[in-house]
Order: sequence, then structure tokens, then C-alpha cells
Amino acid sequence: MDHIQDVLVALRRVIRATDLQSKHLVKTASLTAPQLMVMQTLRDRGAIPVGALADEVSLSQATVTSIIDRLEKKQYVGRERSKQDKRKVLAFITDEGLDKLKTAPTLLQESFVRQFSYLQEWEQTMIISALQRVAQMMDAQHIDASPFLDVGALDRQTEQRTPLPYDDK
Amino acid sequence: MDHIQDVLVALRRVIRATDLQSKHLVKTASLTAPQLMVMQTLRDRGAIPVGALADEVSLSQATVTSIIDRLEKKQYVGRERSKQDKRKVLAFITDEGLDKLKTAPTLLQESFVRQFSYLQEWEQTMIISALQRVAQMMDAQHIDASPFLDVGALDRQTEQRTPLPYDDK
DNA sequence: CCTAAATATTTTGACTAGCAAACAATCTCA
DNA sequence: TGAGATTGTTTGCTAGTCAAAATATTTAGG
Repeated sequence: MDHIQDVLVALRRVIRATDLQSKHLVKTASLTAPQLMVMQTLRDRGAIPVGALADEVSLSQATVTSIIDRLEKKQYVGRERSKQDKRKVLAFITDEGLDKLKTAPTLLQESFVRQFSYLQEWEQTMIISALQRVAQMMDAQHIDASPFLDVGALDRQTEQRTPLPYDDK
Repeated sequence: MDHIQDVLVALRRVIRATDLQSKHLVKTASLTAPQLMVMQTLRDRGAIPVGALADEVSLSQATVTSIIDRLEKKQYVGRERSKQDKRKVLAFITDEGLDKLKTAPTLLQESFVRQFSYLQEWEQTMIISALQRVAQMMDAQHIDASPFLDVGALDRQTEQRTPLPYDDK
């Protein structure tokens, strides 16, 4: 009957688990969740300006600046002023950073991925479509709460990556 | 074929959405995610000692102390030394806190809940069981990573609430 | 060409979250 | 009664987070 309660409880458990996971990450890899996010983004997008990076990870520019500060100190990322537009600072991931990404975060997903791969094909498909449905509804929720009119909102509900490197012109 | 990628992407989207949601919470309700967690726990469990509370929310005692400090300043929770064992400090939620809980966090889930309720019965069931499956696998992951042998681990994989009030003897 | 507005980043200031270690109060049990 | 265990708070440190101010650069008008 009261499916709503069930779905909220399940969701809370998922959130809780990711929370603990992120805590575990800090301990084992000495990387925080936002630091990891930034590094992954830089790996996928190449050298991009701090502002674009901030948009990607949904943090303020100031916050990203401070995260980059720390990652730079650890040599996992670097900074370079754009030659085309000297206001821009391009952030990029270093070889050390790539190395780190290869080891650290995989560990975390390992067990989950393994268990998932043991599931039947139909179960995998079911879970994926359910998760996508949930994500979509949660995205929409976020858009609902948005203070301004956002015409492109509906388009964005489906996953849309832009794997092209940032065009620094 | 590569369902693993799909499930990780979907999961990341869900996590991302909850992240944005939590940020939205801070802005609209001036409550942070951990503060909300603490208040919800106190609502569900009644007056419990700080240590028990810390266990529930998986934070250190010291951290919970500081969160309670802030919530107490806002009058959302209170403290009371246990009469039975004067080492213990019982935290409880105030009427103001209950009020706050009634308004603030519901708003956030509103849109999601509404959309969910529009789904077909079978879809709801499917989503719930998928989410439970995922939560279970993620819990197990956490248990895998646990540094010590934990005999009770398997029992705990199914949701088990203890709605009984804390027995302060 | 020069200046005002727009753009991009960093700095500053002020919180919150987190934890470990030290400390204080209280309880337990021999 | 007194030593060790339990429970909470305090202290000291790191990180995340943002808004607002400061800085540097580019662009658009005149």
C-alpha cells in the first residue's frame, strides 16, 4: 500500500551507504569526495577553465579554487593560464593524478560491481532502468525547485554528456 | 552489454541529485543534511544519549556534540542529564524542532513523491525492489571493507528499525 | 584609442562538518 | 574505597562551502 514510505526508506539507505562509502574513501585514499569528483571531471574533460569545472561539479567557483589549491599541492592537478584569454585559468589532471584515480576509487566500487555482475541479465536491466527513473524524477525535483524559468529543463532530463574537449578559443 | 557502466552512471546521477537536494535544503530551511539527520533520529527514537545518537547516524561523538550545540542554539533540540546515569546526556527534539521537521524537509521530497505516486503500481514495486537491491549491495560493500570481523553483518542487511524508545536504566 | 561594462579567477571572512586526543565527570566492581 | 571503564565535552586541526570584495583581462561603445 504505502509504497511511498518504502521508496523513501530505500532511498535513504542508498544515500546512507554512499555517505559511508565516501567516508571510507577519505580514510583509504586520502581523497575527499569533492576532490575525487573534480579529478574525475578533469580526466574526462581535459584541461578546462575553473569556471566550467565549477559548473560541471555544481560548486561555486570559489570552492573549486580551494579544492584545486589542495589538489595542486598534492600534485594531482595543475593550473595553466589560457593563452587565448588570460583571464582564464585552465585546470588539468597530472599523470600522478591519473595514477591515483586508477587505484583509489576503483577499490570502492569493486565489491558493488562484482555483486552486480553476478545478477541475472534481466535483474541488471531492471535495476538500471529503475535507477534511471529515480534519477530522472530527482532531477526534475531539482528543476522544480529552481527559482528561475528554465526552458531547456526537459531536454536535460536525459543524460547528456559532452565528451568533447573544452574549446579554449 | 556493458551494464556496469550504465548502473554506475545512473547511480552517480542519483547521488548527484541527492547532493543538490541537500544543498537546496541548506538554503531553504537553513538546516544542513547532518543536522536534519540528527533531528529525524531524535524524532523517531525519543530522548537518547549522545553516544547512541552518534551510533545511529554514524558520526563520532565529538561531531554529534557540535551538531547538537548548534541545534540547541536554534532551540530545535534540548539536552538533559540522565538521572539514572549522570554520565549520560539525553538529547531530545523540542516542539519547535518538530515543527521545523514538518515543514522544511517535506518540501524537498514533495515533487519526487508526487511523481512517484503517479507511476503505475507495478512500476512502483519494481523501483522499490531495485532500490532495495542496490542498497543491500552497497551495505554489503561497506561490510566488506570493514576492518574487523563482524558476525552480525548478515542479519543487518535487511532493514531493522528499533522503534522502541531508548531504555535509560 | 580610451573607458566603462562584462567576464574569470582568487582572496577574504565566516560557518559547518569531521575526527582524534586530552580531559572531566560518573559509574562499577573487586 | 579506589582503579579502571564509560560517557560527554573541549581542543586543535583539516576540509568544504559560499557570498562579497578584490584583481586582472577582455570587449564594446563612443
